[in-house]
Amino acid sequence: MAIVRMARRLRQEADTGGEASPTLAAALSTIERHGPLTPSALADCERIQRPTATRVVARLEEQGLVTRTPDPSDGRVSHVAITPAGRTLLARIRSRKNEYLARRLRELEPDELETLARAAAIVERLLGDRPPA
Amino acid sequence: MAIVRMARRLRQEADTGGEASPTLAAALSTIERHGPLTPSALADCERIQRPTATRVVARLEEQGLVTRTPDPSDGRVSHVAITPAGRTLLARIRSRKNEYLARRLRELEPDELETLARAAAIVERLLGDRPPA
DNA sequence: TATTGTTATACTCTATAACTATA
DNA sequence: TATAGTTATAGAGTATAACAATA
Repeated sequence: MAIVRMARRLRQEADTGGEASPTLAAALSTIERHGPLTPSALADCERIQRPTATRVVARLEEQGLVTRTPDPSDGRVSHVAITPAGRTLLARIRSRKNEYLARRLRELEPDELETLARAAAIVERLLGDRPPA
Repeated sequence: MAIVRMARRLRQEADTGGEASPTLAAALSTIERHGPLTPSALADCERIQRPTATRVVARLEEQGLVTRTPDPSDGRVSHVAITPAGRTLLARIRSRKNEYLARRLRELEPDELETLARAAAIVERLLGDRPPA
């Protein structure tokens, strides 16, 4: 439930802060990390459905954060890549220009930050692995 | 971003599992913990707006998880309390009938569970405190 | 026929603004 | 006039189902 409440809070802050929404930021981060990828690959990485990936990519493209290039050999496929503007935005988010998070995290003890970092890694691992059939 | 992705995953699981959504579960949990409270108080606790609280309470009431009783001395106010059915549902969620979470958590080492528990407490504390002006 | 991507549709969660009833 | 609550409206995020184009 802490996860649910925190996710809600982050969305609210992104709203008022004018930043990209957490959903778009997470997708953009995946596109940066995994290099140019197809909408389907993005869907797999982010654990969203393909139609959702279509919309997310469309939004990112509108804002100039990604570009799409058609695959030369397969007419169905396109490749989505991050733009310099996209990288700049991600860097800004990460370097704590996100005032809300920065303020709150500054209140924590170093060992508490450490705990959060470890927890994030554990959660990412849980999400990354396929659930046992 | 781990928080955003995990929140999404939890919602998807609640969908397919037929459980109450994470939002409703979190609200119900607050109602249980803080005793009967008014919709406004719920809004404050959950950091949602009052109209959102109205809808959440309406949904919970439909499902028989809470009841509302009018305040005897102030005609504007009502008090929302958890029902036995509501308690049962919460207990079921907590006692790991939530198959997805249970399965994934069983894969973790004890010290990893410990880390997650501590992280949850830290996040709740961050959310509970007023942000510094 | 199978796959990639898109469009159509619908539902949840959430917000803001406007309204009602009570104090 | 101020407060508690609701209704109206809107937008983000997400899903499933149906479709198009390509392989």
